[in-house]
Amino acid sequence: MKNKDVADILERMGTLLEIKGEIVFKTRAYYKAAETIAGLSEDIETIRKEDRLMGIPGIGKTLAEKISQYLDTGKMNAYEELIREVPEGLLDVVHVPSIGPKKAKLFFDRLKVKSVADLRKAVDTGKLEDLPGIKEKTIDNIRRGIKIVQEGQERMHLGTATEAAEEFVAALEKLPQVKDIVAAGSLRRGRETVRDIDILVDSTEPSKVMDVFVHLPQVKSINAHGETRSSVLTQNNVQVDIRVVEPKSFGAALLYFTGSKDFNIKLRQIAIKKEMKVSEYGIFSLKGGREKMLAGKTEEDCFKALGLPYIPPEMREDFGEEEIFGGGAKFCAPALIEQKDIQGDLHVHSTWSDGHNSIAEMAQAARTKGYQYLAISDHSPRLRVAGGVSPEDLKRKKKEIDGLNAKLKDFHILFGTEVEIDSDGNLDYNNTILGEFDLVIAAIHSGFEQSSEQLTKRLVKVCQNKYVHAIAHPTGVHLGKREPCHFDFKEVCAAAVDNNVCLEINAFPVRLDLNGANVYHARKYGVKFVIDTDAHRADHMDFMKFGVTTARRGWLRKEDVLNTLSYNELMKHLRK
DNA sequence: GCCGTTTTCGGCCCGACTGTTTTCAGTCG
Repeated sequence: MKNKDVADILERMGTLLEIKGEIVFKTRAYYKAAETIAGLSEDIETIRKEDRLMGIPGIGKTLAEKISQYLDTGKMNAYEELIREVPEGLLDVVHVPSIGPKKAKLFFDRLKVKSVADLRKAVDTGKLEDLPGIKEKTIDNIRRGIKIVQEGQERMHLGTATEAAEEFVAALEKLPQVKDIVAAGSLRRGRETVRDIDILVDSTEPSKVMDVFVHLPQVKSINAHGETRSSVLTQNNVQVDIRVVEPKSFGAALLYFTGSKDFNIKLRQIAIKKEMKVSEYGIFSLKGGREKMLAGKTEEDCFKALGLPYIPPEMREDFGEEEIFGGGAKFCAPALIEQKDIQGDLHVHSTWSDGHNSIAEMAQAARTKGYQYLAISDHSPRLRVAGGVSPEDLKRKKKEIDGLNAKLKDFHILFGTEVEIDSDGNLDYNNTILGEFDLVIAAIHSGFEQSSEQLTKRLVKVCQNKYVHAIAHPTGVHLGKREPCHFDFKEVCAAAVDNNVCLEINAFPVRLDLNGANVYHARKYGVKFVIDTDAHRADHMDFMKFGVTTARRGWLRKEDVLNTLSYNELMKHLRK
């Protein structure tokens, strides 16, 4: 898969063209193409082979030729030419907060600044002071920006972001001036990782809210402090933006502040066609040259005014755009799965392998969540570091579960396993043992570096194993640490469907594997899913909400997910 | 550079905040 490489080079070209001073619409075309390609589920090389590049929205003749050249030769002449004019190091310079293409160009033209290091030197030696339009405050901002870049402002896991946002919300919602408050942005859409936190407040006294916000104890520095909009950096270097609007605009602002950016642009384009305008203040009619507010109080009103059904935040992503806005027929939003639909967790660990809590403790925690069942799916022996359960110990573990089940009236513990898949696609327990389990979840923990062909073969073989019910965290991604491994996603999905094997949505925040985009595509191939927390402690079972959010991002309904079944239905399915 | 439910030319989303300016350009989301 070269999709990411192609997307990267187009994105870089967009930025370089911007620095060069190209018209904004041209640079935008490059960005748009980059984003579309990054979001494709299909291999761009396949598309190129079948001569379908120009079928991709936003790719015309020129870009198709450039992409083809890159795929064929590994180089793109246009890019090589561009970096002779505009040094590649300026790509880092424009990523310094408060510096955009114009300042980057100014510094390059006048001071030969070609990198962040050059920029820093220019700041330290006072060279910036002689430039037009640059004064003390700008230089201060640049100095701070360089520091932020160098400390590395990385994306947070959804879990970390949720926690940080909840702190701010809790601190502000107590104010009498705050009528309503919501953490919006990519956090509300449930993205797997989040760069900054956007908080929206409904209030008629914005300045008071702003004042309190910028002076909260977790705030380290203030980026901006305006009448209705402010931005701060926390002690942990998390950027938090806040926006205050009046009640009549709260829905429109929520829509705007939740994004995605692309989704908002789409809405605005639809509005233009209908002689309407969308802004964070509302939906307006422009008919007859007069501006008239049509909606704004709630998101529902806004969608309605635009002639659209309500689109839940998790669905406001580019990978579903075509379906929502593309079709001729009116789009009908699916009834997405909700957390209350989940009847149990099928992948948790106990002290029998590397979990912190006993089976009884895990079961108790699951019961208080209102679940009907819990599968204790400990590791198999091959995963040494996790203390995989030996065949001898399995007998004792089974006995313990049977004993607990005999005492439990309204709850069921399933005898499960997370069994290792070896490098050839064989499982770590023999068939006799596998047949004993209520539930078999197969997982890869090593050999991620295999070729796509090998990995595909391996996973297809696992699907064909008649004892396997599900594949855990299929891509092996560790957010911010390990890239997802590459295999033929379509082929593995097809094997899963053919053999009635579920793919897991692992709700553990560093995994969220499959992710929303994977789920969206897998569902189209007909895949069924399990949503599990992979809990290694009782409180990890709270992560289920992130798994459900991810499922919603993939447009899943209740019936797409196995662990929404009642205990009896589930057992009937497992004994297939 | 892309694209077409008025278009093969002339459009391409909208607004706040900052810093430097006496009216606005640049940056950001």
